[in-house]
Amino acid sequence: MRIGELARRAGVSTRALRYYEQQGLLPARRSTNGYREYDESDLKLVSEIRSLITVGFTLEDARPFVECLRAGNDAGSACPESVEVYRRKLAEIDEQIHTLLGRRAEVAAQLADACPGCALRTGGTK
Amino acid sequence: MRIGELARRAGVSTRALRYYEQQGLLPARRSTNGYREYDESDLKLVSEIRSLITVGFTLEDARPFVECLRAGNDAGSACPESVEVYRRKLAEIDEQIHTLLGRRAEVAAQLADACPGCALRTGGTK
DNA sequence: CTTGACTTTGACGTTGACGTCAAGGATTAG
DNA sequence: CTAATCCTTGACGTCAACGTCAAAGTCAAG
Repeated sequence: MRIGELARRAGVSTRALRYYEQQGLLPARRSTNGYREYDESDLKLVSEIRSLITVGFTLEDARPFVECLRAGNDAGSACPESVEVYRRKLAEIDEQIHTLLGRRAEVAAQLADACPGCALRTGGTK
Repeated sequence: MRIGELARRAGVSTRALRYYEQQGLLPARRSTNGYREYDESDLKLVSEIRSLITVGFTLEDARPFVECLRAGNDAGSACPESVEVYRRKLAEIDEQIHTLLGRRAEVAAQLADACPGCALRTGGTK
């Protein structure tokens, strides 16, 4: 299939697909007229990328998963490099949550200080 | 005082101060030679901005606080517009935390699936 | 007078993941 | 045949909050 069909089936833009190729995540064969040619395995690659992006991974984070799939594995997470990214991401997320909880406490304290009683609701209190 | 001294005392770069001015957050008087001239109240403005930035506010978020100070109030949070920003930010943070908790769960599940037993090292699901 | 430290404005670079033209070639439908 | 649709490669725009560099003006000290 060509880029337009893959884009539709994967639910992304053609621009995104070309960008993935540029980043080395989605190599494409070319037909004689120069058009990119894809198959079902490419759809699987794109799906993997999108699902990872959805949970907050960057394209770089997705790279090991994609390479794992291209190496013939059934799942992108079947390789130790992918698992390592999972662990790193988990730690990252935990840190972000920690940071946000700290901020939340600070902002809530400031709000309580500036307007006692305001913190309990949003919208109606003056 | 001139921009260099204010920058040192506030712990920011001169570039940041000029940027704040450009954004209308830190108007500056000019001495005859064209140099920006600041006083203690400006230091207070910058301190307010920095402390808000530190807890994750954008410069736009900081605007009401700065205007509140410039209006003569003792604290930037003394005005209703500032309080409103506090509330909005609190809701934003709560949403972000919620999102991150969801992602954490998903990533942890994927990790557990890809490598049973791996999740225990990074804290698990407490 | 000449460093040298400080200031000015202006303008491009950074980061990620694309969006949005622009100009032109290829293919297909009618 | 033309029009419509697809494809190609550039290349600039986006968003935040500045960093970094450049060319030039200002001022106190030696």
